[in-house]
Amino acid sequence: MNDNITKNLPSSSSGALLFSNIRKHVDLNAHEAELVQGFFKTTYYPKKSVFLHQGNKCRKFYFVEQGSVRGFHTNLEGKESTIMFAVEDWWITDMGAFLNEQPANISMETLDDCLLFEIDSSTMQKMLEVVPKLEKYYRILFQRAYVREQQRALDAISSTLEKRYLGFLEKYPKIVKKVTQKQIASYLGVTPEFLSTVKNRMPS
Amino acid sequence: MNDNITKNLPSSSSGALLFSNIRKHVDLNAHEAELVQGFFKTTYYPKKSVFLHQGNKCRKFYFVEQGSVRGFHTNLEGKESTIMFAVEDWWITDMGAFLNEQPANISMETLDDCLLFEIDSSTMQKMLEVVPKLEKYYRILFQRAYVREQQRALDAISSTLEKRYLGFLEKYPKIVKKVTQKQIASYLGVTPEFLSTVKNRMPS
DNA sequence: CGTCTATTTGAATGTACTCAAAAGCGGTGG
DNA sequence: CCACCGCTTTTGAGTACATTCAAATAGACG
Repeated sequence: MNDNITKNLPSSSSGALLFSNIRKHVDLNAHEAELVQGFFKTTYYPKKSVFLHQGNKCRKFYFVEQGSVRGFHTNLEGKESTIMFAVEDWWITDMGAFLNEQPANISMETLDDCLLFEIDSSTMQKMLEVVPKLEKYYRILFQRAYVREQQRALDAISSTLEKRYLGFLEKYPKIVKKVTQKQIASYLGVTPEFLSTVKNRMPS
Repeated sequence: MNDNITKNLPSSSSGALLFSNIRKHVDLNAHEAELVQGFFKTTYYPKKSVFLHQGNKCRKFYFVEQGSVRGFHTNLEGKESTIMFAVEDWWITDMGAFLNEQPANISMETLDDCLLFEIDSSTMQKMLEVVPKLEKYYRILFQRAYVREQQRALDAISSTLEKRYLGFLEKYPKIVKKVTQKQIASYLGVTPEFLSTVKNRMPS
């Protein structure tokens, strides 16, 4: 459980994805990039590590530099629902819990060996004050995240399971390679048995 | 259908809610407030106006200064699904379509007589350049919207209809007063008949 | 008061679930 | 390299949930 390693970001080698991601949306000069780098910690987690436990305070916002991650909720009867995935170049956390420093509604586990960049809430606020142009970066990020979730709500209500499954395969090919059908089923809100029968019933 | 009135914001009277909303998150001096005001148009729509039609380009981001609004999707079989509501002091649009200037996936109708502040995509970009501190405002806005939608996804997957219905009543009391049960049912993703039977089956 | 729509109620149907068992697949140790 | 183990996936039978369709009741509005 504790074979992960936390250290400061090496100033030259790592962080490639994070910075290219930020630079897609805002210009960062060398000085600003250096500043930003100082706010993050990078941590290695081996495959199948649970690095956030439902019920614990969620203190960090994670950027996946390497690997892939699954976020899932466990209800009172012990049934797991997958709420979100993240692959390389994605951000992930229980944002509601992170914002209010409250107990997480979900757990997070690595699906692969992972390199995660982590920042906690107060550090992030400081970072946004020091490098205000990041406000734009995160504005765009959350705007898109909101769009994705809204689309998900629409699909869940108005589309068939078959279409939603095909949509998932198409939208998240990288994720598909990493996860089990059981996990996809729980993301779509059905049982693995039912997803299986629907798949076999599909034309193709 | 065309009895709505578009005009520039009167510089003193209106916009009270919009500006107090912005000022909850960022400081705006008088000059900035005036600038911002210039970017918005205010339009009056009587009750039951459809001011955005599914399939048409979605050009505007709306702030509800007065009244209330429903956004709904109509599928191929003609079945309506309510995707979102907005009451006074809320923003609303088909954000995916707005961002990419694409055909809307949803229609919007007023549930009340409404006063809406409207801004189009390119004007909004200009506004964000002229008053960059609004980036922070919208960052916070979308961050929260994302949290709400994520919670909705979690509830839809892992909670019972009864709990979701009670949660809706609790979270959105203002909306509850304005909408029919049929619309709440379609927001929760069930038929009005089934919501009715579940309600009667409830303890209380 | 009459009309239109929302809500309730009920019966019949279909969709998705649970439970159980078999088959497939990957990883581990001998 | 093979055999076994644990987990995922498939398949099927029975059940519960949610829908459709239809009809009765209740409310809202002109």
